[in-house]
Amino acid sequence: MKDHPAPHTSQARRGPLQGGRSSTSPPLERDPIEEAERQWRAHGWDDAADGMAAVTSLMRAQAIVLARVEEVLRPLGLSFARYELLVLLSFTRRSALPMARAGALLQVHPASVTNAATRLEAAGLVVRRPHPQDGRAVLVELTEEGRALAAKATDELNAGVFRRPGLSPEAVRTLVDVVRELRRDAGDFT
Amino acid sequence: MKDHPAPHTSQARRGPLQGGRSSTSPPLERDPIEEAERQWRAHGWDDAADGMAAVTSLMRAQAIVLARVEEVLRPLGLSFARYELLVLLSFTRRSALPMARAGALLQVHPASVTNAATRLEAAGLVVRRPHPQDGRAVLVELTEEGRALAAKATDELNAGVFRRPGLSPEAVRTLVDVVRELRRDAGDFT
DNA sequence: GTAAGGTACTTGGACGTCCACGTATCTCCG
DNA sequence: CGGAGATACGTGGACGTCCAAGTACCTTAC
Repeated sequence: MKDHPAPHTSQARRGPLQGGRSSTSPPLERDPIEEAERQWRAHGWDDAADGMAAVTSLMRAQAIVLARVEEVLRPLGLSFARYELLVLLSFTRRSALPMARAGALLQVHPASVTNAATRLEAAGLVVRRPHPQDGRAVLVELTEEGRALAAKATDELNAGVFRRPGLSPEAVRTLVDVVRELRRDAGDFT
Repeated sequence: MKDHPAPHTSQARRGPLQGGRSSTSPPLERDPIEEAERQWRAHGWDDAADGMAAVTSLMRAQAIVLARVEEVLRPLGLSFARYELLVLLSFTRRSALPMARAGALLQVHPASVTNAATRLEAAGLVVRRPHPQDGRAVLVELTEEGRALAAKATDELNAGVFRRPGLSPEAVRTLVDVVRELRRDAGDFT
């Protein structure tokens, strides 16, 4: 579980938004990614500099937002991975899905679903049930506690992160659109 | 180490780019993130839907590009984390940095630097040396093999990923700019 | 000059992600 | 209708990330 130090809840933020710095190190004088880009160009790799910056930016951006999300979820005893599974189930008619289906929708490895389901089950938030038709499959099913916690977690995430993602609304839309292109291109969906 | 299945080298790609799908699951009919957004709006959380989509998009985008990068690095016996440390050192005058400094520049936890340095050292790519002035500090220093491998890895990453990040040049610039805003806001740099 | 506090690093542990295997079950074809 | 191949899960292992705690060393203040 990724994490970060700032011991404030999602409510108490200074300025517009800040939570998400790795470790306790103070801000750098210069943007390290811009610095890397400079190096790339200095070495004559101009045509790869932007791509390098994009890849590195994505890595860091993910770390930042994940830290913010986990900060909100930690008090609830959830991680983002487990929250995602919980919410996915809550959006389902029968509040249940075969493991494989969940993995496909969450776009993670089957083993990651097993991991999340095991921990959620230990917490009493889901139950595993044999699939009535397919003897190979296992259904993960939301419990009442699971549904309640998913709702609570969503409320807090909406309030603490999703409503103020640290970017202008236009930037947010742009980001989503650009990444959608990338995801489609990667074969995530048709 | 994140990973993915497609057993092609960075050279052999079909179409513009594809490598990066998690697991072996076929593409979904519908974009799962768009689907989640729909759900958010259906539940009345319209003001949080975009933020949710942005966060989820970043998670997935990171997984996709990381998988592509690691695919290229795996044959070299490197992970992206270790590669980053290697390259950082190669950009340094003395080819060496205190661990803490490296952690600050890479924006990761000190323990992550220890981890990477240990593995790189075991591979003979770096050496650890006591800091001449500061008895607490440890210098990570690039070896000749480390420098050579960093160069080779960079060549392959440039060719296999950075020059064709799977996005239009404009989209790449946009992405980097948007994320820079996010990073600055998060306190990564001043 | 010495004690208190801060900094640097390592270690151990919790999680998440993936892969590789092994097992059970389903499907489909000869 | 029976065997081959595909599919669904679980387990064990490798890595990366973080936190928390412990040790050593530097710095600052009294």
